[in-house]
Amino acid sequence: MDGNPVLAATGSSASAPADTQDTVAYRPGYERVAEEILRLIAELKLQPGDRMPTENQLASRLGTSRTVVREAVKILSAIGRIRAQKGRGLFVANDEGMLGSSLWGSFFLPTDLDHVYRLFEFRRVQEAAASRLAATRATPADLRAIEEAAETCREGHLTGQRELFDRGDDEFHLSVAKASQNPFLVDAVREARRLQRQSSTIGLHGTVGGHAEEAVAEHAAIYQAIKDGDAEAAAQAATLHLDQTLEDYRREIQRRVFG
Amino acid sequence: MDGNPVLAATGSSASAPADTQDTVAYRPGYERVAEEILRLIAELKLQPGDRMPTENQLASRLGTSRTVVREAVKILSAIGRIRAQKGRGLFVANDEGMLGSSLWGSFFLPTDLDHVYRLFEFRRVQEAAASRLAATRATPADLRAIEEAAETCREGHLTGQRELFDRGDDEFHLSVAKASQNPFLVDAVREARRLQRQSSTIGLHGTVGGHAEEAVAEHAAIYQAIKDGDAEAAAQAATLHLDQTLEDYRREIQRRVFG
DNA sequence: CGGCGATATATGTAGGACTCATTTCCCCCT
DNA sequence: AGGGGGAAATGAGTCCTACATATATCGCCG
Repeated sequence: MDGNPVLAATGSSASAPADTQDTVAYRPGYERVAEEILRLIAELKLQPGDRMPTENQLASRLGTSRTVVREAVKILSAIGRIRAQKGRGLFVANDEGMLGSSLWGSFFLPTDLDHVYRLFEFRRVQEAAASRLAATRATPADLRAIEEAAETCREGHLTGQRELFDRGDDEFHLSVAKASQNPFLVDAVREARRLQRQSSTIGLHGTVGGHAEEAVAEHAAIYQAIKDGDAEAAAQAATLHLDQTLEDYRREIQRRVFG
Repeated sequence: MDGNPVLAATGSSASAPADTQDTVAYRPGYERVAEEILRLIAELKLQPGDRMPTENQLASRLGTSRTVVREAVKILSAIGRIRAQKGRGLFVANDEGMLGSSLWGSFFLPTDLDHVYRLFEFRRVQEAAASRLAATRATPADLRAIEEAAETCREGHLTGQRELFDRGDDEFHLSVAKASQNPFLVDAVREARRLQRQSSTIGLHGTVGGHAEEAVAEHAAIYQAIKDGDAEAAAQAATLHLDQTLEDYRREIQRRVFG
């Protein structure tokens, strides 16, 4: 099967590709190097989380330049095999957090309201699913984490500390996701929140001001349902919470547009 | 846990939780640039197969160096969004082109079964949601695309062309996701499939041999439900399909482990 | 003993120079 | 006039060098 380059008839709207079997297909060095790095990991029996050789070491060891090594590293980290941390080094990835690549939201124009709506829709799917699973899988530690986050959030609201509220909110949703015991859902939730934070013309979460009161109550409802092990109730509560948040977001938009 | 790019408290099993909320995880430029390139593609309304701006153009346009652009390009090509050809240029990838990039899959990663199971669970959530939405939103063009993909898949099965079957299968699921009109779900489905292809010790999709017959039928059921506009039926059909595929996967594992 | 700042190490970013695959196009030859 | 071939142009791939910035380590000083 021949690597990345070439392939695939396309067929659709093209006029005349007439794929002339360019079989030979040049194979770039960074691709070869990426494979060799994987081989090296296996050879050294490195475990997930272990440190890898530095970029310079890899370069001299594989007989190439740091540039090429870096490009290979980007490929491997994009497909979730290794992780790079500035100032620390390269690490073999633990299979959690692979979904990341953290560059979804391809078509995301920050200003497009329709896309904001789609993002909420996406969040609703993820968080409802996470809550549903959490209800049947949450460990005592998970429950404690969720409760604590909810409390942080509530405190932030009562004392008017917006910053604290936001942190609690973030923690709450992430904790619920974690309680689902599904690392992919955790990633999806995290990514969705990041995108929203990044995109919102409005502050951060849709949760601006007015909704805070209800948000605290809705968090409590979600927590209760999960604690009770009631999967459907948990899913419904999460869905409701997201819908309310969206509603609040809409109101805020209106307020800004008009007066 | 700790996502890809770093970030977020983690805690979990670490020795010293003490999560001092390292609030703003450092975010490397190449990652930002990768996103911007995707955004640019959408903005320019580039179609699969189209030429993209050159590396130098991207660099000056995004206000960065060619080095960074190249690293971003490697990421995007690793996850199958664009394609680079020496001496020619950069091109937007056609979605089916993803099957080429999985030559990395050969190097098995931990692949504990639990991980695979969680991935199926994730896919079930995404595809059920996508199907549900597609039932109420699919345009005539979407329906045509789905039907065509299903047909390709069926033909691949009948003629025993595994390669064709896989391509059809990929196209089918992507088409359904697109029909949901939610770009985030499309990305989620795409990512999930990519990961599965990459991780499976078994061939590519769980769909090896035995299940192919049923898979074709299940595709038809999903298509029919979407066409009828029956959201619940569509979601259920998708869920069933995923469950069956997982079951097939399990059987295949057993067969390999024992005899 | 504890905190704090210099230092060392690592990835991240910038930019220049050059190689090599591919395409284009013009000129020359038949 | 038409076709073939080779030079020039284009654009990704490779290498290098220098510097920025995040992180860890160690040792000095109180």
